[in-house]
Amino acid sequence: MALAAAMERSNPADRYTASIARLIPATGDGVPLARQCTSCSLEQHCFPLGTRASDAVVSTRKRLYKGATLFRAGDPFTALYAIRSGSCKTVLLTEDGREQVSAYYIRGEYVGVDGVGATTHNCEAIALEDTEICVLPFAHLEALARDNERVQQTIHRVLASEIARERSIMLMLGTMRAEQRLAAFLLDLSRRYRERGYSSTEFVLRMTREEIGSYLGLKLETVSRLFSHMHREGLVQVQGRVVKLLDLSALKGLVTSSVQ
Amino acid sequence: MALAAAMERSNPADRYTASIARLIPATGDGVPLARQCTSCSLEQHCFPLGTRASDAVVSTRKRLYKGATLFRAGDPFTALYAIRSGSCKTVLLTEDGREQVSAYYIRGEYVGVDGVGATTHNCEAIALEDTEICVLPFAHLEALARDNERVQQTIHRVLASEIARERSIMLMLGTMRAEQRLAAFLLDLSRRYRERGYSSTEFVLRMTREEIGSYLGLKLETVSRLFSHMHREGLVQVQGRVVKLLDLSALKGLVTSSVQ
DNA sequence: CGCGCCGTTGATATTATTCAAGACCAGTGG
DNA sequence: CCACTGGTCTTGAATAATATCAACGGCGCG
Repeated sequence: MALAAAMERSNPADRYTASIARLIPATGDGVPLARQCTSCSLEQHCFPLGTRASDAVVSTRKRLYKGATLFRAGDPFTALYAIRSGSCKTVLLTEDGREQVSAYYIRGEYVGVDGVGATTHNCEAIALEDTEICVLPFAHLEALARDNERVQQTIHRVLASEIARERSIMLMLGTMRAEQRLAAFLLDLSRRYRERGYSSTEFVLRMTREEIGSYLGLKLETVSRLFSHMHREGLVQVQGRVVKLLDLSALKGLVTSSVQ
Repeated sequence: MALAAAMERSNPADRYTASIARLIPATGDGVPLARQCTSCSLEQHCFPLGTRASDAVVSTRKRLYKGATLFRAGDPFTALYAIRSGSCKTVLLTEDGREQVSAYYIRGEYVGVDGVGATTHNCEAIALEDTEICVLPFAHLEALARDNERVQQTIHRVLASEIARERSIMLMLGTMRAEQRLAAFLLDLSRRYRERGYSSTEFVLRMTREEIGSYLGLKLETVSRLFSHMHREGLVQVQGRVVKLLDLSALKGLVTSSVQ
């Protein structure tokens, strides 16, 4: 059965278990990074490749085990991080102890954009599973951008997409009810997986109910109840973290229904 | 009495009355803009001034009557707009008719940052009172930025502050309760007025209860009740749109109280 | 004066949270 | 192998927070 298959595809060893945070060597060590970049399937999402070695945007790669911290609030901002595989969350922390999951990034997306224009990061980024990352030193990107209009525009595009992303979260938190938020969350994931060549209707959530709740401004019990309710309604099939979207148009309808 | 005085300072003619949207000539017409910039008191908030005429970042000025639209969603993005006087709101609109006030900008702040990296704006900006605006064509800024690192960094700073602003709204919407949100809103305004040399404890709101509610993810009745409640508690003095903050530390305590 | 918009307040309904109990699952150690 | 543990998830009942519906007062404006 499809769900069971998806369950097996997800690494059972990393479910519910936070590994010890540490760095492990990236694959491809020894191969010049510039050459790795030219063969990277993310090319169209990434920065334009120059012709000289000094044009390389990626300085190095990192591998993070599940639960590892990529950076913390207050860490100096030095680079953007492109996710090659895996996923990360970012968490906002306030002085008074409030905290909120502010983003969930998957392959082909940039983590660390919050530090641009500042000297330090103001959130922390944590790997939700074993994750491979390209490091793009920002001072170097800025230098390239002064020479190369396309690089400059890519920086602006990355910043702008972060603004747009946060804007849509604002809109969600400000105008949607609980069930609409969860539907919107699932549809957003669906779209992003589709854009990156994964299944858009069947995927494994890498976050706990509590993390999803934090992202959506809800309590974990509410998230759980909503999943159950959507399941009963036949909109989705949910088995722990394995989700199958059964009725995309009904989900879209839920989001669009202007009950509020 | 102080409240009555503040009431008088606000132009009674523009209270509750939307004027017809149209452009009126900016003051200082005929004076070279570069010279106007050198005498602008916002200098430290704005882009660095170059020495040549071609370095000027401001191409022109605009005056908007209350209710006038600066740009609409879908309008081509061509420029950033710095507010010289007055205030604007931006409104997000979705296909399905949901809408939300997403920002409230005052003197010295930049409107239109949402368009950076895109070809069109995705929100609409509306003057909340008669407002004077400096137009900074973005293509020109980008060109200057390639020559001048300080300009480049100013662009990044402006983008980053927009990201930070949206982030704090996300945090507010995701983790605070109604009363905390309103307190946070008032304290945010207080800080921004103080930074710009206005009174930090006494000001006139330029938004209706409904607009404030939209911004805070609340209904207008809730906002009204909260104002009344805070008034009874002695935290603020509220008379229509004239607000006096009586107990800043109690307001801060409200925001910080981790009831949730 | 009457109209339209804005704001306040009360009663009621709806929605989401809180508190609490228990199930499930994987890893651990006897 | 099994019992135990800790983290995660689900569900129910009670409660709190917020929205909705409705009425009314105030004010500026034509």
